[in-house]
Amino acid sequence: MKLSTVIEEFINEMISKEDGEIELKRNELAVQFSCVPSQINYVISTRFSPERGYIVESRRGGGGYIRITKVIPSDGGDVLSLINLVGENISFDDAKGMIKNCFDYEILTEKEAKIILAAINEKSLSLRQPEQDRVRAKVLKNILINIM
Amino acid sequence: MKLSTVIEEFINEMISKEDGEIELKRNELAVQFSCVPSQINYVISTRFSPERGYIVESRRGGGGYIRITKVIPSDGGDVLSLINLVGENISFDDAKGMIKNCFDYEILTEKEAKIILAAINEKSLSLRQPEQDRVRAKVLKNILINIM
DNA sequence: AAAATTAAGGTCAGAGAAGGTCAAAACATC
DNA sequence: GATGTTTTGACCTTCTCTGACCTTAATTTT
Repeated sequence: MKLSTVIEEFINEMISKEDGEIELKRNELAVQFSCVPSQINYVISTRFSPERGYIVESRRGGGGYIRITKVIPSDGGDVLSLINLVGENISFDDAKGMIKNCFDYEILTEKEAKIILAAINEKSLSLRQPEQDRVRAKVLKNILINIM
Repeated sequence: MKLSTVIEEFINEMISKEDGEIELKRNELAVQFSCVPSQINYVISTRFSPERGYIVESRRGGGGYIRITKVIPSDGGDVLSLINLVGENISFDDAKGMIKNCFDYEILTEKEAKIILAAINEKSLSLRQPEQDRVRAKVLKNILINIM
């Protein structure tokens, strides 16, 4: 079996034991599996993405860590399939359509929808294309996974 | 846990016990936590900044002290003064402090705070510095303006 | 009253401790 | 052999901690 898969399964094991949320030390894990530290990043970014229902946070420096949280869908997975619709980049208009839908289906209040639209409009994401649509996709997916 | 975090929590504890305003002795604290005095400055400047809703005053010399006061965001639409605090750029940690403050004083619901944090964290705004802090400031200000 | 001493707190740069990024090389798959 | 996935390493950024040196205020000495 591939190392990445071994590490993935190890992390999965930890997550289920620890009830959905774990904290990793990147360097320790790398030593444990005799690989370079960046392999841990590879596993995390390919296997524990928002698309797959995970939130990942981290801190550098002394006392640094990587925290992985498995999100339990509160709505039967509707939001997760929404996240998977977003893709690598998304225009403001498309995103707006999605948010409007969420509002119509009462997944979001009016104020929540307003906040999200304010966060992802062209004025907020003052970046050139294709950068802007790329960041918008990340922001949107991140928001959605966090409200599941 | 890191020393800085321990000291931060100790100070937080004091602040809530003392009803929002405390006076510290820098050297005493340093002895208490067996660290150099300047570590206290480090904790204060990284954790109790104006962005996070604190005012810090101090006096040197005999009888010197450090006073930390937690600012209570004034009722209603004082979002404007928050916007001014944001400036042209803002770190995620500072922004997080601001949003937490808004939640504490019921300017934002938990879900609204979550959405905003998800929108402006490092994972969402996957850009290099100083670009990241600049875009974060724009996003945050835009959100605040839209919820006024 | 001026000078000296003592008692605070402030600043800043450097070292150390983590995690992040990116592209090239190696390996698989079709 | 072209394409996709995994592995690796060089280099980067961020966060924390420390110590040397500085500034200010109160107290004591002369």
